[in-house]
Amino acid sequence: MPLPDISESEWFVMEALWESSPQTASELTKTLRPTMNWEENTVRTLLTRLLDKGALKTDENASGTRTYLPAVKRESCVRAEGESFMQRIFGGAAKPLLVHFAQNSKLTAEEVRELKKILDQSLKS
Amino acid sequence: MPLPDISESEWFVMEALWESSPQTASELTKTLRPTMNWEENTVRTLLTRLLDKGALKTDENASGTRTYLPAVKRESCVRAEGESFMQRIFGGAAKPLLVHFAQNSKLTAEEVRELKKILDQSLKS
DNA sequence: CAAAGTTCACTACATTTGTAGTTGCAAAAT
DNA sequence: ATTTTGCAACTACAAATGTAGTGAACTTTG
Repeated sequence: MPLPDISESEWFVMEALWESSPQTASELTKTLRPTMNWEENTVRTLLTRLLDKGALKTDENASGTRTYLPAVKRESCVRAEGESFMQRIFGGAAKPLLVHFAQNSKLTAEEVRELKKILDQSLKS
Repeated sequence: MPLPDISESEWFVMEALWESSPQTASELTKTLRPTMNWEENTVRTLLTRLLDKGALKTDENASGTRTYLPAVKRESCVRAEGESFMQRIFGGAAKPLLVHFAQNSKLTAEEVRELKKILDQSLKS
């Protein structure tokens, strides 16, 4: 049961459901409309594909209408995507990745403090 | 002239050329064979696509054979991929991304020291 | 020079992705 | 009970991607 591969469009659907679920297809369409402006059928296609991939589960609500909810945890998917990105671009090495994003970001003093704290905790023991 | 979109397979070709260029198609095939085990035609197809996308340039070597080299800098492509990844997964925010990778990596004391130094330099001024 | 190998330009073809449209029903509203 | 609506299932279809194969032209080699 490796984590399913979630495409870019599909990811938006997942985010909406991780944010709030269960939702019906038409609810989701409304949820996503401001950002994506998709037709309901488009949303339904993505839902079906995500079901097939095992990224979602479904259920019937009281009125007999189908309702969707995540079958995989966001954190797991983020970790998987992160791994794959790190692999692809940085040959799998965390340090160069961290260096890259540290160098390419402008952070507040507060954020720097926080990150340093986290770094201390990530010391290989 | 936005940076071309480079697919996963194509990225391997780019890496090989960023690493050492120019190279001919058959040289590249040999270079990549240990990792990818691609037929030469596969490599050629990828080269053509990368040419079309403007990610590569070509030249003829002495013997009239074509030679390939990057038309875009690795650092730029890495930045673009990074941006897009950060956008997709972390809504464009650098801090959560850095937190994520910091938490999911085991780093040596030396690496932590280095990263802290870089963080200090990335202070928004 | 004729055969054989090398390079290139095209073509091929299945999958995945983005983005819907169409049809058949069942439920709700008139 | 008809009409209208909503939902679900299926179909569509182009672009991108992964992974080659074929055929023609050129070059090298015996």
